[in-house]
Amino acid sequence: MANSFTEENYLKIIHNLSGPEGVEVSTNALAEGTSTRAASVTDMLKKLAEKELINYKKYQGVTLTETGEKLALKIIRKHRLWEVFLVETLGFGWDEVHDIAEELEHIPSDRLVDRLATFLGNPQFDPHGDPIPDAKGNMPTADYRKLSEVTEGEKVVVMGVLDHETPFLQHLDRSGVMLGCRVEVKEINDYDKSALVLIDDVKTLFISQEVSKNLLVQRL
Amino acid sequence: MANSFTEENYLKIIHNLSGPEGVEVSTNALAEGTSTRAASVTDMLKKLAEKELINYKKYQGVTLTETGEKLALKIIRKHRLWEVFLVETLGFGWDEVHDIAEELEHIPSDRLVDRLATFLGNPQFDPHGDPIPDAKGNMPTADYRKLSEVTEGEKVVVMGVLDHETPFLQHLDRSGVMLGCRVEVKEINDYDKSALVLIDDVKTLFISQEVSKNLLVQRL
DNA sequence: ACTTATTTTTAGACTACTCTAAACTTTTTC
DNA sequence: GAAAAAGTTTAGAGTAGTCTAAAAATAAGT
Repeated sequence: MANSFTEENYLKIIHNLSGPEGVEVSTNALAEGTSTRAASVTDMLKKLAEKELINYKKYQGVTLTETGEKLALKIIRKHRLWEVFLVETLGFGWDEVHDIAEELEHIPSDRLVDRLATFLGNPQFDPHGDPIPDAKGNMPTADYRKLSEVTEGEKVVVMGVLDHETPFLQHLDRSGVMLGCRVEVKEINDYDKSALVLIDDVKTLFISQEVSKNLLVQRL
Repeated sequence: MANSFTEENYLKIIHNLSGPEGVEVSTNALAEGTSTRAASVTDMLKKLAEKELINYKKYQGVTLTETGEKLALKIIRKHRLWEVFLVETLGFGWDEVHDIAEELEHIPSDRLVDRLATFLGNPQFDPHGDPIPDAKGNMPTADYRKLSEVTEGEKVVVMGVLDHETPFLQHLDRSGVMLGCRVEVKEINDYDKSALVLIDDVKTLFISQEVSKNLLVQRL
Protein backbone atom coordinates (compact mmCIF):
# COMPACT_ATOMS: atom_id res chain seq x y z
CA MET A 1 0.00 0.00 0.00
CA ALA A 2 3.04 2.26 0.00
CA ASN A 3 3.14 4.95 -2.65
CA SER A 4 5.85 5.05 -5.26
CA PHE A 5 8.00 7.99 -6.24
CA THR A 6 5.96 8.25 -9.44
CA GLU A 7 2.59 8.17 -7.70
CA GLU A 8 3.72 10.88 -5.31
CA ASN A 9 4.76 13.03 -8.22
CA TYR A 10 1.38 12.68 -9.86
CA LEU A 11 -0.40 13.70 -6.66
CA LYS A 12 1.84 16.72 -6.20
CA ILE A 13 1.38 17.84 -9.79
CA ILE A 14 -2.39 17.31 -9.70
CA HIS A 15 -2.48 19.46 -6.57
CA ASN A 16 -0.41 22.21 -8.17
CA LEU A 17 -2.39 22.26 -11.42
CA SER A 18 -5.65 22.00 -9.54
CA GLY A 19 -5.19 25.38 -7.88
CA PRO A 20 -6.73 26.57 -4.61
CA GLU A 21 -10.29 25.78 -5.79
CA GLY A 22 -9.40 22.20 -6.67
CA VAL A 23 -10.61 22.31 -10.28
CA GLU A 24 -10.41 19.30 -12.57
CA VAL A 25 -7.01 18.67 -14.12
CA SER A 26 -6.86 17.42 -17.71
CA THR A 27 -4.88 14.45 -18.95
CA ASN A 28 -2.88 16.62 -21.31
CA ALA A 29 -1.95 19.07 -18.57
CA LEU A 30 -0.67 16.15 -16.53
CA ALA A 31 1.24 14.76 -19.48
CA GLU A 32 2.94 18.13 -19.79
CA GLY A 33 3.57 18.34 -16.03
CA THR A 34 5.00 14.84 -15.72
CA SER A 35 6.93 14.97 -19.01
CA THR A 36 5.19 11.84 -20.24
CA ARG A 37 2.59 11.06 -22.89
CA ALA A 38 -1.15 11.31 -22.39
CA ALA A 39 -1.49 7.55 -22.73
CA SER A 40 0.87 6.97 -19.82
CA VAL A 41 -1.08 9.46 -17.74
CA THR A 42 -4.33 7.61 -18.37
CA ASP A 43 -2.74 4.39 -17.09
CA MET A 44 -1.52 6.07 -13.93
CA LEU A 45 -4.86 7.78 -13.33
CA LYS A 46 -6.57 4.39 -13.34
CA LYS A 47 -4.10 3.19 -10.76
CA LEU A 48 -4.52 6.23 -8.53
CA ALA A 49 -8.31 6.02 -8.85
CA GLU A 50 -8.10 2.35 -7.85
CA LYS A 51 -6.29 3.44 -4.69
CA GLU A 52 -8.93 6.13 -4.12
CA LEU A 53 -6.41 8.93 -4.18
CA ILE A 54 -8.14 10.74 -7.04
CA ASN A 55 -11.66 11.19 -8.42
CA TYR A 56 -11.49 10.07 -12.00
CA LYS A 57 -14.16 9.71 -14.64
CA LYS A 58 -13.09 9.04 -18.21
CA TYR A 59 -12.65 12.16 -20.34
CA GLN A 60 -13.64 14.36 -17.38
CA GLY A 61 -10.30 15.20 -15.80
CA VAL A 62 -9.30 14.46 -12.21
CA THR A 63 -9.41 15.96 -8.75
CA LEU A 64 -7.78 14.74 -5.55
CA THR A 65 -9.78 12.85 -2.95
CA GLU A 66 -9.34 13.88 0.66
CA THR A 67 -6.71 11.17 1.15
CA GLY A 68 -4.97 12.21 -2.05
CA GLU A 69 -4.98 15.84 -0.99
CA LYS A 70 -3.43 14.98 2.37
CA LEU A 71 -0.70 13.00 0.69
CA ALA A 72 -0.03 15.76 -1.82
CA LEU A 73 0.30 18.29 0.98
CA LYS A 74 2.78 16.02 2.73
CA ILE A 75 4.97 15.91 -0.36
CA ILE A 76 4.70 19.67 -0.83
CA ARG A 77 5.56 20.23 2.83
CA LYS A 78 8.65 18.09 2.43
CA HIS A 79 9.67 19.79 -0.80
CA ARG A 80 9.43 23.26 0.66
CA LEU A 81 11.10 22.41 3.96
CA TRP A 82 14.04 20.91 2.10
CA GLU A 83 14.26 24.04 -0.01
CA VAL A 84 14.51 26.13 3.14
CA PHE A 85 17.20 23.79 4.43
CA LEU A 86 19.19 23.99 1.22
CA VAL A 87 19.10 27.77 1.13
CA GLU A 88 19.23 28.67 4.83
CA THR A 89 21.44 25.92 6.18
CA LEU A 90 23.62 24.90 3.27
CA GLY A 91 23.83 28.27 1.54
CA PHE A 92 22.48 27.35 -1.88
CA GLY A 93 21.03 30.06 -4.13
CA TRP A 94 17.24 30.05 -4.57
CA ASP A 95 17.79 29.27 -8.23
CA GLU A 96 19.64 26.02 -7.47
CA VAL A 97 17.38 24.15 -5.09
CA HIS A 98 14.31 23.10 -7.02
CA ASP A 99 15.70 19.96 -8.64
CA ILE A 100 17.42 18.73 -5.49
CA ALA A 101 14.28 19.26 -3.42
CA GLU A 102 12.38 17.34 -6.09
CA GLU A 103 14.42 14.30 -5.05
CA LEU A 104 14.47 14.92 -1.31
CA GLU A 105 10.69 15.31 -1.15
CA HIS A 106 10.28 11.57 -1.67
CA ILE A 107 12.30 10.49 1.36
CA PRO A 108 9.60 8.80 3.42
CA SER A 109 10.26 9.24 7.16
CA ASP A 110 7.72 11.39 9.02
CA ARG A 111 10.10 11.75 11.93
CA LEU A 112 12.67 13.18 9.56
CA VAL A 113 10.31 15.86 8.27
CA ASP A 114 9.19 16.84 11.74
CA ARG A 115 12.73 17.12 13.06
CA LEU A 116 13.79 19.03 9.98
CA ALA A 117 10.92 21.48 10.46
CA THR A 118 11.84 21.94 14.11
CA PHE A 119 15.50 22.46 13.27
CA LEU A 120 14.56 25.12 10.71
CA GLY A 121 12.25 26.84 13.21
CA ASN A 122 8.99 25.76 11.55
CA PRO A 123 9.21 28.17 8.64
CA GLN A 124 5.94 29.32 7.07
CA PHE A 125 7.31 30.08 3.60
CA ASP A 126 9.98 28.60 1.40
CA PRO A 127 12.76 30.56 -0.39
CA HIS A 128 10.39 31.29 -3.30
CA GLY A 129 7.65 32.60 -1.03
CA ASP A 130 5.48 29.48 -1.30
CA PRO A 131 3.55 28.62 1.86
CA ILE A 132 4.63 25.50 3.77
CA PRO A 133 1.75 23.36 5.09
CA ASP A 134 2.13 22.28 8.72
CA ALA A 135 2.18 18.63 9.79
CA LYS A 136 -1.63 18.52 9.70
CA GLY A 137 -1.78 19.96 6.19
CA ASN A 138 -2.84 23.51 7.06
CA MET A 139 -1.46 26.08 4.64
CA PRO A 140 -0.47 29.50 5.94
CA THR A 141 -2.68 31.89 3.99
CA ALA A 142 -1.23 34.73 2.00
CA ASP A 143 -3.15 36.53 -0.70
CA TYR A 144 -0.60 37.95 -3.02
CA ARG A 145 -1.17 39.70 -6.32
CA LYS A 146 0.91 39.43 -9.44
CA LEU A 147 3.09 42.45 -10.10
CA SER A 148 1.43 42.60 -13.52
CA GLU A 149 -1.84 43.53 -11.80
CA VAL A 150 -0.39 46.44 -9.86
CA THR A 151 -1.33 49.93 -11.07
CA GLU A 152 0.95 52.90 -11.68
CA GLY A 153 2.09 54.65 -8.55
CA GLU A 154 1.60 51.73 -6.15
CA LYS A 155 4.33 50.61 -3.77
CA VAL A 156 4.57 46.88 -3.08
CA VAL A 157 6.89 44.25 -1.60
CA VAL A 158 8.04 41.13 -3.47
CA MET A 159 6.70 38.09 -1.60
CA GLY A 160 7.10 35.21 -4.01
CA VAL A 161 7.52 33.89 -7.53
CA LEU A 162 5.32 31.75 -9.76
CA ASP A 163 8.08 30.44 -12.02
CA HIS A 164 10.56 28.32 -10.07
CA GLU A 165 12.91 27.55 -12.93
CA THR A 166 16.57 28.45 -12.72
CA PRO A 167 16.68 30.85 -15.71
CA PHE A 168 13.88 33.03 -14.35
CA LEU A 169 15.38 33.19 -10.86
CA GLN A 170 18.82 33.97 -12.23
CA HIS A 171 17.29 36.74 -14.29
CA LEU A 172 15.83 38.20 -11.10
CA ASP A 173 19.20 37.87 -9.36
CA ARG A 174 20.89 39.78 -12.16
CA SER A 175 18.20 42.46 -11.94
CA GLY A 176 18.69 42.75 -8.19
CA VAL A 177 15.15 41.60 -7.45
CA MET A 178 14.74 39.31 -4.46
CA LEU A 179 12.19 38.36 -1.84
CA GLY A 180 11.38 41.26 0.46
CA CYS A 181 12.52 44.04 -1.80
CA ARG A 182 10.27 47.06 -2.28
CA VAL A 183 8.97 47.87 -5.75
CA GLU A 184 7.41 51.17 -6.78
CA VAL A 185 5.64 51.05 -10.12
CA LYS A 186 6.50 54.30 -11.86
CA GLU A 187 5.02 53.73 -15.26
CA ILE A 188 3.35 51.02 -17.29
CA ASN A 189 3.97 50.93 -21.01
CA ASP A 190 0.66 50.70 -22.91
CA TYR A 191 2.13 48.86 -25.85
CA ASP A 192 3.81 45.82 -24.25
CA LYS A 193 2.68 46.22 -20.61
CA SER A 194 6.30 46.41 -19.49
CA ALA A 195 6.80 48.41 -16.29
CA LEU A 196 9.32 50.99 -15.19
CA VAL A 197 9.95 50.31 -11.51
CA LEU A 198 12.06 51.61 -8.66
CA ILE A 199 13.64 48.86 -6.52
CA ASP A 200 14.33 49.61 -2.84
CA ASP A 201 14.27 53.34 -3.63
CA VAL A 202 17.63 53.14 -5.36
CA LYS A 203 17.59 51.21 -8.60
CA THR A 204 15.37 51.92 -11.60
CA LEU A 205 14.70 49.24 -14.20
CA PHE A 206 12.27 47.90 -16.78
CA ILE A 207 10.37 44.73 -16.06
CA SER A 208 8.67 42.92 -18.95
CA GLN A 209 5.14 41.62 -18.50
CA GLU A 210 6.59 38.14 -18.89
CA VAL A 211 8.46 38.74 -15.66
CA SER A 212 5.87 40.76 -13.76
CA LYS A 213 3.30 38.01 -14.32
CA ASN A 214 5.54 35.69 -12.35
CA LEU A 215 6.23 37.99 -9.42
CA LEU A 216 3.95 37.89 -6.37
CA VAL A 217 3.68 41.07 -4.36
CA GLN A 218 1.85 42.56 -1.40
CA ARG A 219 0.78 46.18 -0.73
CA LEU A 220 2.90 48.36 1.59
CA MET B 1 24.60 6.40 -18.52
CA ALA B 2 23.25 7.48 -15.13
CA ASN B 3 23.17 4.87 -12.41
CA SER B 4 19.95 3.73 -10.85
CA PHE B 5 19.15 3.46 -7.18
CA THR B 6 19.44 -0.32 -7.52
CA GLU B 7 22.79 -0.25 -9.27
CA GLU B 8 24.18 2.05 -6.63
CA ASN B 9 23.02 -0.33 -3.93
CA TYR B 10 24.78 -3.23 -5.57
CA LEU B 11 28.04 -1.28 -5.79
CA LYS B 12 27.84 -0.24 -2.16
CA ILE B 13 27.10 -3.77 -0.99
CA ILE B 14 29.84 -5.28 -3.15
CA HIS B 15 32.25 -2.81 -1.61
CA ASN B 16 31.15 -3.64 1.93
CA LEU B 17 31.26 -7.40 1.44
CA SER B 18 34.52 -7.14 -0.44
CA GLY B 19 36.38 -5.85 2.60
CA PRO B 20 39.56 -3.76 2.65
CA GLU B 21 41.46 -6.27 0.49
CA GLY B 22 38.78 -6.26 -2.21
CA VAL B 23 38.18 -10.01 -2.28
CA GLU B 24 35.67 -11.61 -4.66
CA VAL B 25 32.05 -11.43 -3.55
CA SER B 26 29.79 -14.40 -4.23
CA THR B 27 26.40 -14.27 -5.89
CA ASN B 28 24.74 -15.75 -2.81
CA ALA B 29 26.32 -13.19 -0.49
CA LEU B 30 24.94 -10.46 -2.72
CA ALA B 31 21.51 -12.08 -2.81
CA GLU B 32 21.55 -12.01 0.98
CA GLY B 33 22.83 -8.42 1.06
CA THR B 34 20.30 -7.09 -1.43
CA SER B 35 17.41 -9.19 -0.12
CA THR B 36 16.81 -10.68 -3.56
CA ARG B 37 17.32 -14.08 -5.14
CA ALA B 38 20.56 -15.31 -6.65
CA ALA B 39 19.00 -15.31 -10.11
CA SER B 40 18.22 -11.61 -9.86
CA VAL B 41 21.77 -10.92 -8.73
CA THR B 42 23.20 -12.68 -11.76
CA ASP B 43 21.10 -10.48 -14.05
CA MET B 44 22.31 -7.33 -12.34
CA LEU B 45 25.93 -8.47 -12.37
CA LYS B 46 25.75 -8.83 -16.15
CA LYS B 47 24.45 -5.30 -16.37
CA LEU B 48 27.12 -3.86 -14.08
CA ALA B 49 29.84 -5.78 -15.92
CA GLU B 50 28.52 -4.39 -19.19
CA LYS B 51 28.97 -0.91 -17.74
CA GLU B 52 32.48 -1.88 -16.59
CA LEU B 53 31.71 -1.15 -12.97
CA ILE B 54 32.61 -4.67 -11.82
CA ASN B 55 34.93 -7.49 -12.86
CA TYR B 56 32.71 -10.46 -13.42
CA LYS B 57 33.45 -13.93 -14.68
CA LYS B 58 30.74 -16.55 -14.45
CA TYR B 59 30.86 -18.62 -11.27
CA GLN B 60 33.92 -16.69 -10.04
CA GLY B 61 32.38 -13.95 -7.93
CA VAL B 62 32.84 -10.22 -8.51
CA THR B 63 35.14 -7.37 -7.57
CA LEU B 64 34.74 -3.66 -8.28
CA THR B 65 36.63 -2.02 -11.10
CA GLU B 66 38.35 1.27 -10.36
CA THR B 67 35.32 3.18 -11.66
CA GLY B 68 33.00 0.98 -9.61
CA GLU B 69 35.08 1.49 -6.49
CA LYS B 70 34.97 5.26 -6.94
CA LEU B 71 31.24 5.19 -7.31
CA ALA B 72 30.83 2.93 -4.28
CA LEU B 73 32.92 5.29 -2.17
CA LYS B 74 30.77 8.19 -3.29
CA ILE B 75 27.63 6.43 -2.08
CA ILE B 76 29.29 5.45 1.19
CA ARG B 77 30.48 9.03 1.68
CA LYS B 78 26.95 10.27 1.18
CA HIS B 79 25.47 7.66 3.48
CA ARG B 80 27.86 8.46 6.33
CA LEU B 81 27.62 12.23 5.94
CA TRP B 82 23.83 12.03 6.10
CA GLU B 83 24.12 9.90 9.24
CA VAL B 84 26.24 12.58 10.85
CA PHE B 85 23.67 15.17 9.82
CA LEU B 86 20.79 13.18 11.23
CA VAL B 87 22.50 12.62 14.58
CA GLU B 88 24.42 15.87 15.03
CA THR B 89 22.07 18.36 13.41
CA LEU B 90 18.63 16.84 13.78
CA GLY B 91 19.20 15.02 17.06
CA PHE B 92 18.34 11.46 16.01
CA GLY B 93 19.68 8.54 18.02
CA TRP B 94 22.44 6.49 16.38
CA ASP B 95 20.06 3.56 16.32
CA GLU B 96 17.51 5.41 14.15
CA VAL B 97 19.50 6.74 11.25
CA HIS B 98 20.58 3.80 9.15
CA ASP B 99 17.40 3.32 7.14
CA ILE B 100 16.89 7.02 6.48
CA ALA B 101 20.50 7.42 5.34
CA GLU B 102 19.94 4.42 3.08
CA GLU B 103 17.48 6.59 1.16
CA LEU B 104 19.36 9.87 1.33
CA GLU B 105 22.55 8.31 -0.01
CA HIS B 106 21.00 8.08 -3.47
CA ILE B 107 20.28 11.80 -3.87
CA PRO B 108 22.52 12.63 -6.78
CA SER B 109 23.88 16.19 -6.49
CA ASP B 110 27.64 16.47 -5.91
CA ARG B 111 27.24 20.06 -4.84
CA LEU B 112 24.81 18.94 -2.18
CA VAL B 113 27.27 16.45 -0.70
CA ASP B 114 30.11 18.94 -0.69
CA ARG B 115 28.04 21.62 0.99
CA LEU B 116 26.69 19.15 3.48
CA ALA B 117 30.23 18.03 4.35
CA THR B 118 31.33 21.65 4.78
CA PHE B 119 28.32 22.45 6.94
CA LEU B 120 29.11 19.46 9.17
CA GLY B 121 32.78 20.46 9.43
CA ASN B 122 34.12 17.70 7.19
CA PRO B 123 33.72 14.93 9.74
CA GLN B 124 36.08 11.96 9.48
CA PHE B 125 33.84 9.39 11.14
CA ASP B 126 30.12 8.77 11.25
CA PRO B 127 28.02 8.17 14.40
CA HIS B 128 28.91 4.47 14.32
CA GLY B 129 32.63 5.12 14.04
CA ASP B 130 32.84 4.29 10.34
CA PRO B 131 35.36 6.34 8.36
CA ILE B 132 33.98 8.86 5.85
CA PRO B 133 35.84 9.02 2.53
CA ASP B 134 36.69 12.54 1.35
CA ALA B 135 35.50 13.92 -2.00
CA LYS B 136 38.39 12.16 -3.78
CA GLY B 137 37.58 8.82 -2.20
CA ASN B 138 40.36 8.73 0.42
CA MET B 139 39.35 6.90 3.58
CA PRO B 140 40.67 8.11 6.92
CA THR B 141 42.58 5.13 8.29
CA ALA B 142 41.84 3.68 11.67
CA ASP B 143 42.96 0.23 12.70
CA TYR B 144 40.58 -0.86 15.35
CA ARG B 145 40.35 -4.26 17.00
CA LYS B 146 37.24 -6.09 18.01
CA LEU B 147 36.57 -6.07 21.74
CA SER B 148 36.41 -9.85 21.49
CA GLU B 149 40.14 -9.87 20.67
CA VAL B 150 41.15 -7.82 23.71
CA THR B 151 42.91 -9.72 26.53
CA GLU B 152 42.16 -9.60 30.24
CA GLY B 153 43.43 -6.51 31.99
CA GLU B 154 43.55 -4.25 28.91
CA LYS B 155 41.97 -0.82 28.88
CA VAL B 156 40.46 0.33 25.59
CA VAL B 157 38.13 2.96 24.12
CA VAL B 158 35.04 2.17 22.05
CA MET B 159 35.56 3.58 18.56
CA GLY B 160 32.90 1.93 16.42
CA VAL B 161 30.45 -0.88 15.81
CA LEU B 162 30.24 -3.57 13.15
CA ASP B 163 26.52 -4.23 13.45
CA HIS B 164 24.47 -1.16 12.47
CA GLU B 165 21.05 -2.60 13.12
CA THR B 166 18.68 -0.90 15.53
CA PRO B 167 18.34 -3.80 18.03
CA PHE B 168 22.09 -4.05 18.59
CA LEU B 169 22.53 -0.30 19.01
CA GLN B 170 19.58 -0.11 21.37
CA HIS B 171 21.10 -2.93 23.39
CA LEU B 172 24.29 -0.88 23.72
CA ASP B 173 22.28 2.18 24.73
CA ARG B 174 20.57 0.20 27.46
CA SER B 175 23.95 -1.08 28.66
CA GLY B 176 25.34 2.45 28.74
CA VAL B 177 27.93 1.68 26.07
CA MET B 178 28.56 4.40 23.51
CA LEU B 179 31.28 5.74 21.25
CA GLY B 180 34.20 7.11 23.22
CA CYS B 181 33.55 5.28 26.46
CA ARG B 182 36.43 3.52 28.21
CA VAL B 183 36.28 -0.22 28.72
CA GLU B 184 38.51 -2.19 31.08
CA VAL B 185 38.37 -5.94 30.51
CA LYS B 186 38.38 -7.48 33.98
CA GLU B 187 37.79 -11.11 33.17
CA ILE B 188 37.00 -13.34 30.21
CA ASN B 189 34.86 -16.37 30.81
CA ASP B 190 36.52 -19.48 29.34
CA TYR B 191 33.26 -21.25 28.65
CA ASP B 192 31.31 -18.75 26.52
CA LYS B 193 33.96 -16.02 26.01
CA SER B 194 31.71 -13.47 27.67
CA ALA B 195 33.59 -10.62 29.33
CA LEU B 196 33.24 -8.85 32.62
CA VAL B 197 34.06 -5.21 31.90
CA LEU B 198 34.24 -1.89 33.72
CA ILE B 199 32.74 1.02 31.75
CA ASP B 200 34.15 4.51 32.33
CA ASP B 201 35.52 3.36 35.72
CA VAL B 202 32.04 3.33 37.20
CA LYS B 203 29.78 0.63 35.80
CA THR B 204 30.51 -3.09 35.77
CA LEU B 205 28.69 -5.40 33.35
CA PHE B 206 28.85 -8.62 31.37
CA ILE B 207 29.26 -8.46 27.62
CA SER B 208 28.54 -11.56 25.56
CA GLN B 209 30.92 -12.57 22.79
CA GLU B 210 28.06 -11.89 20.37
CA VAL B 211 28.28 -8.25 21.40
CA SER B 212 32.05 -7.92 21.85
CA LYS B 213 32.59 -9.24 18.32
CA ASN B 214 30.65 -6.23 17.05
CA LEU B 215 32.44 -3.58 19.10
CA LEU B 216 35.51 -1.86 17.66
CA VAL B 217 38.02 -0.54 20.17
CA GLN B 218 41.42 1.12 20.38
CA ARG B 219 44.14 0.87 23.04
CA LEU B 220 44.48 3.66 25.60
C1' DA C 1 38.20 -39.84 -8.69
C1' DC C 2 33.52 -40.15 -8.70
C1' DT C 3 29.30 -39.13 -6.71
C1' DT C 4 26.69 -35.80 -3.99
C1' DA C 5 25.76 -31.29 -2.38
C1' DT C 6 26.07 -26.54 -3.09
C1' DT C 7 26.30 -22.58 -5.79
C1' DT C 8 25.39 -20.13 -9.89
C1' DT C 9 23.36 -19.34 -14.27
C1' DT C 10 19.66 -19.72 -17.84
C1' DA C 11 14.86 -19.68 -19.36
C1' DG C 12 10.55 -17.87 -19.08
C1' DA C 13 7.36 -15.05 -16.72
C1' DC C 14 5.44 -11.00 -13.86
C1' DT C 15 4.91 -5.86 -12.18
C1' DA C 16 5.48 -0.94 -12.67
C1' DC C 17 5.99 2.46 -15.78
C1' DT C 18 6.71 4.00 -20.22
C1' DC C 19 5.89 4.37 -25.39
C1' DT C 20 3.46 4.61 -30.37
C1' DA C 21 -0.42 4.01 -33.17
C1' DA C 22 -5.10 3.63 -33.61
C1' DA C 23 -9.79 4.21 -31.84
C1' DC C 24 -12.97 6.75 -29.47
C1' DT C 25 -15.15 11.23 -26.99
C1' DT C 26 -15.75 15.83 -26.48
C1' DT C 27 -15.37 20.43 -28.10
C1' DT C 28 -15.17 23.77 -31.62
C1' DT C 29 -16.36 25.79 -35.90
C1' DC C 30 -19.00 27.09 -39.62
C1' DG D 1 -26.15 20.45 -36.11
C1' DA D 2 -22.84 18.06 -38.99
C1' DA D 3 -17.82 17.99 -39.89
C1' DA D 4 -13.31 18.96 -38.31
C1' DA D 5 -10.19 19.55 -34.57
C1' DA D 6 -8.61 18.62 -30.18
C1' DG D 7 -8.31 15.74 -26.34
C1' DT D 8 -8.45 11.13 -24.25
C1' DT D 9 -8.44 6.24 -23.94
C1' DT D 10 -7.37 1.46 -25.60
C1' DA D 11 -4.29 -1.97 -27.60
C1' DG D 12 -0.02 -3.80 -27.97
C1' DA D 13 4.69 -3.54 -26.98
C1' DG D 14 9.33 -2.30 -24.55
C1' DT D 15 12.68 -1.68 -20.33
C1' DA D 16 14.24 -2.35 -15.53
C1' DG D 17 14.11 -5.20 -11.97
C1' DT D 18 12.25 -9.01 -9.81
C1' DC D 19 10.66 -14.00 -9.37
C1' DT D 20 10.44 -19.58 -9.78
C1' DA D 21 11.93 -23.72 -11.75
C1' DA D 22 15.28 -26.17 -14.03
C1' DA D 23 19.93 -26.74 -15.97
C1' DA D 24 24.88 -26.23 -15.52
C1' DA D 25 29.19 -25.57 -13.03
C1' DT D 26 31.96 -25.80 -8.97
C1' DA D 27 33.11 -27.64 -4.43
C1' DA D 28 33.01 -31.35 -0.96
C1' DG D 29 32.99 -36.10 0.91
C1' DT D 30 34.42 -40.46 1.03
